[in-house]
This record gives sequence, structure tokens and C-alpha cells, in this order.
Amino acid sequence: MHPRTTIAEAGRHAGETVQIAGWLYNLRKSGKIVFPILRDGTGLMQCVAVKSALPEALFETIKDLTQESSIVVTGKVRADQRAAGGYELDVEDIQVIQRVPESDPYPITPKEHGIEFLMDHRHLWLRSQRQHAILRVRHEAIRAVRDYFDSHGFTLVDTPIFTPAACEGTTTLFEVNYFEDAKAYLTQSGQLYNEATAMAFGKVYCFGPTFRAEKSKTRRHLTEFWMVEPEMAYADLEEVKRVAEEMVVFIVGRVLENRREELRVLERDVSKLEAVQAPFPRMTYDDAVKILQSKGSEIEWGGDFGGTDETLLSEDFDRPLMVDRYPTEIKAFYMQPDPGRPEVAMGVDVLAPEGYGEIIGGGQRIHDPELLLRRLEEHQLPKEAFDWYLDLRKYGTVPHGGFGMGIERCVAWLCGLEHVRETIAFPRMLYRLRP
RNA sequence: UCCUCAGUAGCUCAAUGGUAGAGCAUUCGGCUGUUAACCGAAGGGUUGUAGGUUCGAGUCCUACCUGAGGAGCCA
Repeated sequence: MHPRTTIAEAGRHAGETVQIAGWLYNLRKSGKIVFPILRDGTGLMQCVAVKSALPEALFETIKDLTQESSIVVTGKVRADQRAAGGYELDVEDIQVIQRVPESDPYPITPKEHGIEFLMDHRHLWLRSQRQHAILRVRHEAIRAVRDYFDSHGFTLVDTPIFTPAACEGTTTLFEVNYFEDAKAYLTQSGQLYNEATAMAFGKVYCFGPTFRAEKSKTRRHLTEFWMVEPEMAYADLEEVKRVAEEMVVFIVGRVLENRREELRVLERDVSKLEAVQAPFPRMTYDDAVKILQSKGSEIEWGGDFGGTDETLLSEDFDRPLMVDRYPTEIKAFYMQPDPGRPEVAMGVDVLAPEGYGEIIGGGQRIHDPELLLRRLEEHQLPKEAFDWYLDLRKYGTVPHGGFGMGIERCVAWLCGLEHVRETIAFPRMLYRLRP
């Protein structure tokens, strides 16, 4: 029995005979020599099977292997300049676990396919090199997020998925008909609960799926997406901005450090990511509106930015842009107004460079009980549903704040993708529930 | 929800209102260093659905279905 290894580890076994279990990615034939490309989840490796060196029947079996057949290859690892990963495997034996029949071949060939076809075959598309690379960058980004908060005094306190009331608007909530005493909804943010846990733990974060029933149909939207939301007691807007900046720099650094190969597969211009260092440029909403108007945007003070506006603003910078103090009117009810200018709120958005738009939204929350109560009334929200939330202002209220970052938008930016749908294994969108 | 565009072979796409075609995939044959390998041959079609105009519709018209891009809204 030869030692079992993986393609990623194969280089350590140069000169040895090893076993690698995987799938046939592709096969090139040239008469008496064939080149099966093996895929094992850690990478791709070219194998070489020479007719004269193998039993007749085995060579025939290898020659007739079909794409994505499951195989266990035994062979000697050999360093080779010609190989993509630097190493090749000289085949000594191949055990076929399952041969994909040619009557029903693997549908995703190594050629071009349209997005509809690929999305319908998402369960298989994940095996392709590009999707593999994207999801590994996603994993790295998530690990970096967790490492960042875990090493900066934050406690992970996850918030519920079923919630009794809206955090923001009611129109974009998914209703769940199960609970006997009340209607329930799928969460659209863990923030309100985070505010409670922050008063218990000081600094907290939650990281989970979020659901928005927005009829959005753009490259930046998913119906179900993952959001990391830190919340900090005794923090003001400036502290929120500082943490957001530090976290983004940390994530980018980690991806550059550990996922170079994946970024290469994705043909990502890493110099764009290497430029992402503190300090990020900062501007107020007021200035952003002036800049947009000078660039020909039709935006007026008081309006929210469109996708094009975000691109216009961020195009002047090589790193994320922080815009703060938006009009109070267009922000959520819990946003702390600027003490000197109550018409603007202490909220901040972080716009990723290269036109990727908003990846982070956050700010300082209202800590004054009377003001919060007034805002609930202005927004015509049911006071009863927020009784526990109001308690947080009754019992030891403090200035506090936090933000939310959509992981898919962040990964789309890190990878340089056209669309967020490729950044999650099984995207859920307005017209996409399968597979 | 609204606007725009698109549905033709398993896939990616051609076809002036006049005989539905190519590349890839599949099958068969050839090739001892291929890199989305290459060379030769074969099979493969209710042109999204239902109507309509016309001597004749993949092509023009109407409705519907499916999808893509964008808008508003948002991370």
C-alpha cells in the first residue's frame, strides 16, 4: 500500500510512489501516451500514462476514461518544468471507482457555456477551477473576518434567524407562517439583537445568513446573503470607521497572503488589492453630492446614491472610500443624528474601489431613550414590538455603534467578479431557487 | 414591479421571407509530451409555447413562458 496524499501535498513526495484519490478533470490522448488531468479538491495535476510501461488492459481502461469519472491513481511524483503545478504523476495503476458513461457524459465541458446553463448545473459547476478558486477566497475572507474579531476582543454572539418584527422596513421581509401567537419573519439584520449583546459583552459580532425580499435584479444582489455585523458599546462613529478600515485591510492582507494561486486563476490584478492600506479616504455626504454634481450626476442633496453614483465617487481612489453623515431622512430610525446638525445622521458607508459599490454600511445608534421613542413614532413602527430594544436605553444606555459587511459583495470585489452570484455555493436570487 | 435584450443540435453560436449549418461534446479511426491538444469520418433538429400574416416563416405580427442585463431598494 502506497501512502495516500493530495495534489496540494504531492510536491513533498517527489520521487515516491503515492496514491491520490479524485476525479478525471480532462484527458488528452496521443496514441501510445495519454495525459489524464486529475482533480482532487486541492488542485489539478497532470498524470502521464505510457502504453509500453503498463499492462495492455490497464492502458485501454485509462485511454477510455470519461470526464469526471472517479478514480484513485497510483504513481510516482516527478518534478517537471512542463507541468502546470510543477509536478507530474507517472501512472503505475488506476482504480476506477465509477466511470461516467459516454451515453450521458458530464455536461460541463472544458469550453464556453452560458450563464443560464451553468447556473442550472451549479452543483457540478462548483468543480471547475474558477468556481473552486472563488469559494476558496470566500473561505479565506470569512476566516480572516473571524480571526480579526476574535483577536480584537469581540465575542461571537449569533442572533436569531426568525424575528418577530422588522429591523428596517416591512416590505422586504420574508414571512414565515408557523408560530402560533404571531407572524414571524426571516431576519434582515442581526443588529438590534447585537445592540443588546453589546451591552452584555462590550464588543460582539454576529455572522450569519440574511434575507431580503427585495425585487432586486442586479449583479450586486442576492435574496439570501451572509453578513458579518460587529457592534461595540461606548463606540462613536469615528471608532466604527476605524474598526471597519482595520478589518478590511486585514481581510485583504490575508487573501493576498494565502490565496495568491486562486487570485492568479481568477486573473485578478493583485496590485489593486495591494493598494488597499490604511488610511482610507474619507468624505462627508455633503462633499460627495458636490463631487457627483460636478461629474454630471443628477443627484440632489437628500437623495441616496445610485450604483452609478457610487462608481463615480470611488473611481478617484485606489482604496475603499468612506462616506459619512447621510441625510437623517434616508437612514434607518435608530441612526444617531449629528449633535450639531440633526438633519444628518452619524452613519457611514464604505464603497469598494473599481466600481464595486457599497460593501459596508453602519454608524452610531441612538442611545437617548426619548429620541429613540420619537423616531419609532415618526417611522410609524409599533412600540410594543420594540419594548426590549427600548429597555437597552432605560438600563445603562451608552453611545454605541457598529456596521454590517456583506460577504458576497466583499468577495466579488476581492476576486474581481462581474456578479455576486459566483461568490456563494448556491445563490438564491429573484428567479433562482435551484439547484 | 418597470424598462431593454435574448431563446435554433448536449453546449457556444451562424443562417437577405426561399434546401436548417459550424465549432466543441459523443461514437469510430490515427498520433509517445499534450496544455480548452491535433488530424480524418459518422450520428445528432417539433428553431421556447400557442395563434396569425404569407404561395412559402428560424426570420414578420400578437400573446404567453423562460432567462439575462439594468432601474428603484439595499449589504
